[in-house]
Amino acid sequence: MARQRQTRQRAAIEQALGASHHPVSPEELLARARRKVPGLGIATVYRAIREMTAEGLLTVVELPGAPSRHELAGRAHHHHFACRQCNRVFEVDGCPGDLSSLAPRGFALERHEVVLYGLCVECANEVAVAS
Amino acid sequence: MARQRQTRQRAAIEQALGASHHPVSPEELLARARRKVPGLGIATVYRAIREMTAEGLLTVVELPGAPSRHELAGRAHHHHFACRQCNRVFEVDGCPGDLSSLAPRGFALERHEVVLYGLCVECANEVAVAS
DNA sequence: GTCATATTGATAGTTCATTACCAACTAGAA
DNA sequence: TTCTAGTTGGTAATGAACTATCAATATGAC
Repeated sequence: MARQRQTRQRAAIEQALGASHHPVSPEELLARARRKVPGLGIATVYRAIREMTAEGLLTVVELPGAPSRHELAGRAHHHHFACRQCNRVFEVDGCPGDLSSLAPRGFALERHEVVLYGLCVECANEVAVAS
Repeated sequence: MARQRQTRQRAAIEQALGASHHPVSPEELLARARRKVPGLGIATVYRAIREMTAEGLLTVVELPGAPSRHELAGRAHHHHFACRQCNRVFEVDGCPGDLSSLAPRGFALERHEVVLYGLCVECANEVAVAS
C-alpha cells in the first residue's frame, strides 16, 4: 500500500512541494520537479499527488472554474489570491472572520472559502510600467 | 445571429430560469424546463445558456470543484451557500465587505468570491429529526 | 393552409483533466 | 554485483462537461 522505495523523482516532487508557498497545479509541479529530474513524467506527478493526498500529506485546493491545485497539509486556515494575468495562486493569511451572520436563517454554516481576484505584485507592476 | 423565432422550449427554459432564485446547473435547468416541455433535450438547454450568456442575459456562477451554474444577470452583488447534502446552491445577500486589507502588499484586488458551505434549512432539519 | 428555414433533439465528437496499462528501468536487500 | 519487484514514463483509455452535426420538426410570414 505505502511507498517502499525512495526514488529521485519522488524526492524532486516532495522538494518542489515544500519549496512552493502556494498551491500548485499538477503541470506547475511537473515543471518545478523537472528542474531536478528532467525526464520526469506527468503520470508520476499525478501518482505522487494521489498517494500523498491519501496519506494526508497534501491538501486539495479547488478554485472556481480551475483544475485542482495542491499544497502541503497542516497549514493554518487561510485563503487564496488568484492573479488573472499570470494565473498563479497565492496564499492569503487573513480571514474576514465569522461569516455565520451571512448564512440564511436556519442554514448551518460549517466552513467558508474566500477567493480574491486581481493582479499579483509582479503583474501589477508590469501594467504600471507599460502605461 | 440573434434568435428569430419564439419556441415552446426556449420559453420553458426562460421561465425556469426566472422562477429559480439560485444559480442552476444545466441538468437542473433541463429538469425544471421539462416540466413544461417533456421532450426537451439537453443540447437545447446548453444552446440557450450559451446564447443568453452571449446576450448578457445570463451570468455564469463558478463554484470550487463544481461544473458551472447560471443565473439571470443584473442582480446585485451577492455570494452563495452550497449545501453539502442536497448539493443545491443558494444566494446569500450579505457580503463581508471590503477585503482589500487581506490582499498581500502590492497586489491589486479587483473582486472577490465568498462561498459558504454547510447544510441548508431542509437538510439541517432532516438531520435534527433523524437524531 | 403553405412553405422556407429557424430550431430542435439524439447522438457522435471534442476537450480537458486524470487514470490505467505495461514494458523498461532501478532501488536496495542479499 | 545480482536480482527481484517496486517505480517510472509514454501513451492509450476514461470520464465529465460541453459542442457540432444533421435529419426531422415546427414557427410564423404570406
